[in-house]
Amino acid sequence: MTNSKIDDLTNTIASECIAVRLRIVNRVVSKIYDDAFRPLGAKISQMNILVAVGKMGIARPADVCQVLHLDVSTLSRNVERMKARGWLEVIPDEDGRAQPIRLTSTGKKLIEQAAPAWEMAQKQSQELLGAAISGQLNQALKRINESAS
Amino acid sequence: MTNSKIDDLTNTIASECIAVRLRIVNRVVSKIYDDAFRPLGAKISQMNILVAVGKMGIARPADVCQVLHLDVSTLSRNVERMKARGWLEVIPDEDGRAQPIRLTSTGKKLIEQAAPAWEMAQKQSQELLGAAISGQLNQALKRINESAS
DNA sequence: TGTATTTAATTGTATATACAATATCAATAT
DNA sequence: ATATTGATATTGTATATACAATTAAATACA
Repeated sequence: MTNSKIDDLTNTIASECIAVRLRIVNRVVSKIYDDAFRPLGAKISQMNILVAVGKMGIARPADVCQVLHLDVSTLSRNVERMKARGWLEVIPDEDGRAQPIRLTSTGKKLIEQAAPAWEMAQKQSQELLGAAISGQLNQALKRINESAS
Repeated sequence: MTNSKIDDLTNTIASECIAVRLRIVNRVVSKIYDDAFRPLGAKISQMNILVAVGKMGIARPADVCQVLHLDVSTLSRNVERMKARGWLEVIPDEDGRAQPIRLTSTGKKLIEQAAPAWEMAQKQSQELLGAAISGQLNQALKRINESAS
């Protein structure tokens, strides 16, 4: 008597699961960027938020979360750290609940300083994953954002 | 005078960065699986480890880490939790340093019980991301594992 | 106008993740 | 034989992440 049923199931999940494989690729790629940014004291997760806020100009947390598909509580803690580092600042708003944020000049400077590291990590990731990856990600994101309406 | 230089840089990174987009897709997909497994008290990160160990039979932590591209310290903490839940057990080894692990019968049962949830999440992810995603992930992983030799 | 509902964000708690440092044991060189 | 080096895993520390509960403020409504 064998365990073939559970073994088959295990092998199927291990080899076919989208999440398992996506998460591996995510860890590998995140590490490339984290290594590149380390001399600047920043992480890819923080650069994500920094450029998203930068693109928005004045950004309400909920809007940043919608773009990055982040939980608001996650963003709240990250913004806390990034305010402490002087990269982000809260600006007043008529709505007393809102806590809109924007880049400080230090935050902008960080993006500029990080540009060479980003380009290196970007190039390395493209070489690792192949030129097709960018289009594939855009396609995936397009579908995600269309379905999240 | 404008901020056009920093603005251009910010927009470039926000729209072209592989890591930003990959991390978004990863969060969205991980949530699909986490939601599916929640009634079982498991997370996709744990199922990753469970099926990897199941496939190996008797697994040394370092080997699991190589397959999943996980830091050994990360695995150590996860295994700790999963041992506490009775899903994994350590077996003795001649090498006093080694801590090889394997599935318990409870762990095997969990995989069986999780199968329907996995299939739902898998199907949902395929529908969301398109049929091409599986091949794309395999291609990426192939390149990653070839380069990590 | 006063209360209920909705909205925006934070706080409590738990897991996930990785780097640096440490502990333990094995293998090797002298 | 012993000291050094190397391998394996854990522990200390910090950040990232999300769900549930809470706080605070605006809006709806009766």
